[in-house]
Amino acid sequence: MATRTRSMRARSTYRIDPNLERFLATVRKRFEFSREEFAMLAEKMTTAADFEAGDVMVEEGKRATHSSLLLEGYAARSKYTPNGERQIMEFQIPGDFIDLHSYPLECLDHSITAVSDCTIVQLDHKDISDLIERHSRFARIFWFATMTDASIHREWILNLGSRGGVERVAHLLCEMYCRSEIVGLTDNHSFEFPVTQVQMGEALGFSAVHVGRLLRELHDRKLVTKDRKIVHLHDWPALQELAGFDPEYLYLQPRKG
Amino acid sequence: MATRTRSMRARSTYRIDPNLERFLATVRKRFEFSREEFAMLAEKMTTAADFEAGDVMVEEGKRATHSSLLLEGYAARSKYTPNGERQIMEFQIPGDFIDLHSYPLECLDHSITAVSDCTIVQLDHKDISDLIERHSRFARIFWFATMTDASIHREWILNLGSRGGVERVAHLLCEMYCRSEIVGLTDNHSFEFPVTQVQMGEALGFSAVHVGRLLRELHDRKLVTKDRKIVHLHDWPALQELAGFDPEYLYLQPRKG
DNA sequence: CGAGGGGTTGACGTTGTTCAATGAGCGTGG
DNA sequence: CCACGCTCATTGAACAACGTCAACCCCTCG
Repeated sequence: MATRTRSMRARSTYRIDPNLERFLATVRKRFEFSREEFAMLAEKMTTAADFEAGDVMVEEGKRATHSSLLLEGYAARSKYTPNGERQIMEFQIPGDFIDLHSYPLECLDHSITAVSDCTIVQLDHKDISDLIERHSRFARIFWFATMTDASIHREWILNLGSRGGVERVAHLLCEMYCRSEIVGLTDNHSFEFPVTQVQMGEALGFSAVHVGRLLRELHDRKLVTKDRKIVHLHDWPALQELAGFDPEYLYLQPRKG
Repeated sequence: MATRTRSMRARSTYRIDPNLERFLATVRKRFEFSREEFAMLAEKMTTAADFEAGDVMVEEGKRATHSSLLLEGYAARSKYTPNGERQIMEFQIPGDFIDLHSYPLECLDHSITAVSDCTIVQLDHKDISDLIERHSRFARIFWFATMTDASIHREWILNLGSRGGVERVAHLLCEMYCRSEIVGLTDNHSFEFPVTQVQMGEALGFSAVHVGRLLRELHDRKLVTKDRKIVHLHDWPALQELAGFDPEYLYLQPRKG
């Protein structure tokens, strides 16, 4: 995959309501979200942009002036080691705020690249400040959203540090299945997962070859089939059990506040 | 080490000013912090508590009503895998807000345990709300503090996923040295690191035996000596180079806002 | 003086890597 | 339409990295 350097085709006044509403499901799982709040937010999110697979969407070290909500496609949060290998630290799916933490941090410590073709809508940092000022509950919601990413990071540390090969792959698939389900992107225990074995290796700390063997083992155990970009989970409870997957860390219970 | 279950000896009206001021160095590295702001914060942080090595200071899954600033001692953020092994995800040193993210999250996905004897001061969540309401800059500062933890998590993912044995150990030592320096806990490239090889293994994804061998290799290369609880870095530039350590992810540059 | 935690060592088994070769799928251009 | 090049996946064999087990030591604390 060519490392194309960020060719962003921004287009304004995109009619976001249908998509945006659909993909705010993640927020809705956690907070009550009124019509008014939704309207306040939607009003600010009108600038969309498209990226092709391989594009760098947000570049490490650059000062950010806006944050982005992913509407379509798969993205990856990643960082490079001095000798050039890439470590992926999170996969992002539609409905995820991919770089909301650039609001408090100003400058990101990592990049975000498009895994498949992607569409985003932008939210200016000054609009975030504005929303928070007008309605302080937004601060809580945004802060919370960035903290669930941190929680996912912790689970990945556990995954990389403590789980064996098969369990590790299984856990990644469990997480992505669970997150996809929230935004309505699953169909009878199948979901789109347009991630190559090389990229899975970069996420799991394995060589691509070994990822292939581990996927084959999951297939032989009649738990998972990955055909091109589609993953099917044949035995969800058994897979969860094998992976030691507990969705608690995704914070999907509704809360007040 | 016995897994003692949280025996907290709280004591009120602790005279924190000398310690608190000293250990707000971490915040000061990033934000200008006025006398008034300091006073507002200090006024709320008067309840201290002591823990012994091995105590669980904050327990996974419990609803939290306050957050804690570590004044003395070493602590660890950790989580357990279903089959009982522990994964450590961050070490905490004096000056760290160990569980500030329990404010937005309400309920933590992991535990915090005392590695050595510890002293903390508490800050009630309602006082946090109060501080933010009276002076909105506190929201930014607190949010920022939780985001630097997330950045550290990302670096650990990279460490676990992409670095080999020696480099991995080296990187951990670089991080802890760097963070210790900010709060004035280093002395000529030495610093206290009261972490056993078992615990280092739990943090780095290695067996304790292997950690021993890796430390020996760093010693043989004349880079590091770890004598009991004291680590001495003999060649800081070479160690940094070996580890591929770039302190950027600690966000130590001052910023406005 | 004994118990127990922490560290060290060596032999051996397991897990994952590397390299190189092979094949399937897909878009492109003739 | 086929031929070509490309990316992605698969396989086998040799090799390196790390884990496990068991024995041993040192130090500290009671």
